[in-house]
Parts: sequence; C-alpha cells; structure tokens
Amino acid sequence: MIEGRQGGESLLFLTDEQLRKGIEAMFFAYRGFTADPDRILENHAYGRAHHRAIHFINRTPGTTVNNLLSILGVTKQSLNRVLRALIDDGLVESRVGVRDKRERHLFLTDTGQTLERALSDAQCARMRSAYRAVGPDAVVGFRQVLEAMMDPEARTQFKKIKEET
Amino acid sequence: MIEGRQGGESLLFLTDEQLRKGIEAMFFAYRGFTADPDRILENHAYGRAHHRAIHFINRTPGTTVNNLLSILGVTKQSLNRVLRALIDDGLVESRVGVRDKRERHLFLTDTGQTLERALSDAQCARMRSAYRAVGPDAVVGFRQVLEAMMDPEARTQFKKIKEET
DNA sequence: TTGGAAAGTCAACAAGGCTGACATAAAGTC
DNA sequence: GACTTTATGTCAGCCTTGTTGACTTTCCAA
Repeated sequence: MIEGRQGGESLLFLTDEQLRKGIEAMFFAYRGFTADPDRILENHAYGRAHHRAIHFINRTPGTTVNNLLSILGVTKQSLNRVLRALIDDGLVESRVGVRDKRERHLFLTDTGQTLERALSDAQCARMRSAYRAVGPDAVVGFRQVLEAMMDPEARTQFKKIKEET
Repeated sequence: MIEGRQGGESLLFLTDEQLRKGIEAMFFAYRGFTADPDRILENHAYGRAHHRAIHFINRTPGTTVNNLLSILGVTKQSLNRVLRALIDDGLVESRVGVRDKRERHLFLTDTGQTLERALSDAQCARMRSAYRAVGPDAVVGFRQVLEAMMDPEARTQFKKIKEET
C-alpha cells in the first residue's frame, strides 16, 4: 500500500503487459545501442568483445587482467584471445606490475585511444540524441531502472568505475 | 539542486562522463536482464536465440517466418536452425497458411507455453522488482530513453507489437 | 622454501551469427 | 500455360566469442 502511493489505482506500470513491453524495449534498444560501434569494428576486423575491452581499459587505465576479467565476466581464455589481438596490433600496452611483477597493467596506446574515440563518439552520439530527445528527468529514471536491474556485484562494479574522479 | 536545471540550463546530463556512465549502465543492466532466463535455458539445452523466438511467437501467435525474421533481425539460416529445434522438440507448431500456402504460421504448443511462462516469469520478476524499487515516474523515463535509442525501423516494430490489444 | 595467486597458452568444443548456393511449392503475371 | 517472384527450407562452410580442462611460468608471502 505504501508502495504505489496513488490510492488503489495504478500499479499499472507493473502489469504483465507493461513488463513485457519493457523486456522488448530492452531488446530493441540494446540492438540500437551496439549498432554504431559494430559498424566501425567491422572495418577493423574486431568484434564487440574487443570494444568492451577497449572501453574499460580506457575507463580505468592501468587496470590488471584479473580486474578486467571480473568486470567483463568472461573467462581468462576468452579475454586473452581478444587482448592478445589488441596488444599484437599495438592498440593496448601491457606493462609488468611494479609492486607485483605477476600483474600486468593495461593501457591504451595512442592508436588504441584513437579507435576508442571513434567508437565512443559513435555510441555517445546516439546516447546524446536519445537523452536530448527525452530530457533530464527521463534520463534520471532511465539510469535508476538500469541500476536496479543489475546483479548486486555488477552494481558494485558499476559504481566503482570512475567514482574516483 | 533541483536535479536537471541547476543554474544556467545545465545540460549536465549530456557530459561525456554522464554519457559513458549511461553506456556502462546499459552493459551491466543487459547482463542482469538476460541472466535469469539464461539459467533456465541451460537446463533445456537452449540459448538466447531460442528464447527470443519463443518470446515473439508468444507475443504474436500465428506470425509468419518472414515476419519473425524481420523482428529478430537475423538471417533465415540462423532462425531456421533455432526454429527447427523448437519444432522438433514440440514447443512450436508450424501451420501452413490458409490464404497463402507458402507461408508458415508459428504457434507455441502447450509445452512451448509452459517454457515461455517459466522464462518470462523469471525475467518479469527482475523487471518488476526494478520497477518497484524506483517508482512509476522513473519507469516512464526508462521507457522513453530506450525508445529513443532504437533504430527507426526497430521503433516501428516495437510499437506495432501488441498495440492491437 | 613452499603454497598459492596472477597470468599466459594450447586444444577442443558449442552457440549463434554470417554468406552462398540450391530446391521446392505456391502465387502472381503476361 | 509459361515464366517470374516470393516464402520457406536446407546444405556447407566460415567467423566470433563464449566455454572447459590441462599445464606452465613467474613471483609474492607465510
């Protein structure tokens, strides 16, 4: 009773139909969300996996492999394949840890940053135009729902990224 | 302090940092979004592709293969592999068209509906709890941003589904 | 000094995308 | 009636990106 405030009316946004529309909205929107970067990646013989690695290395430069692994939620074999390609192609630099020499700290090279820019420019452009179309209040709601949909560990990682800025 | 419009207009929600956080939120949220169904599908030796087919056949019973193809945005070879498995396993029924006998109309069988229920119950549960946690206004914003992020054709399809109810 | 953590690598496999080629049946057209 | 187009299905082969399992090297720390 406390929950939906408005008297007896309207938990309308919780009807089965509304929830299913939400599910479909996520599906279609995610396709749009990845469409622009995908087009760019094609020209570089890279895929979404490379994009994700590039994105998070850019966001937390110097991150270790293990840390990246837990953010991306894949196996090290999977990540390693992608990482090796990026390192071989000179987009990512892997520096041996100073304090702990077992660790590798990952950085984007200039070339890597250039690609990162191209990818994020494209993706941000769509985001920006969507944000602009709906206004700040909707954006706040958008972010709130997304955050509430995450697994708790993912939410923790999400909050951790760049909060140190 | 009033959220969006501090001082001179504040397009603060359009800063690079905000946009990147939005991108990351989509990434982490989508993982949560698919996590519950994925667990169920494992036990059935199905994947996300099967889930999507089941979902949209349930939403528009009697849909043709071609229509499903354009909703899912994959090739017929890809869809066919998935569809064949579902038909062979007795979850989907394919009926020859009455008006046009070239067409196949797709329906979920009782078994198919049972699995669909299990999948959507899991996914809706997460959706519902997220919606409930943030309230109706945030949900409206959420849906608005998602819709604005879609490609135009996807948006058209999105709106078409179930509007006839 | 030894156990265990971080990283890397090899091999094999599966899902689910893709392209290209080709087959069939039914509709539609001239 | 012959021809073309459409809807569907299927075979074969390829790619990306995920998985498991086994094994090595390096090196920190107790």
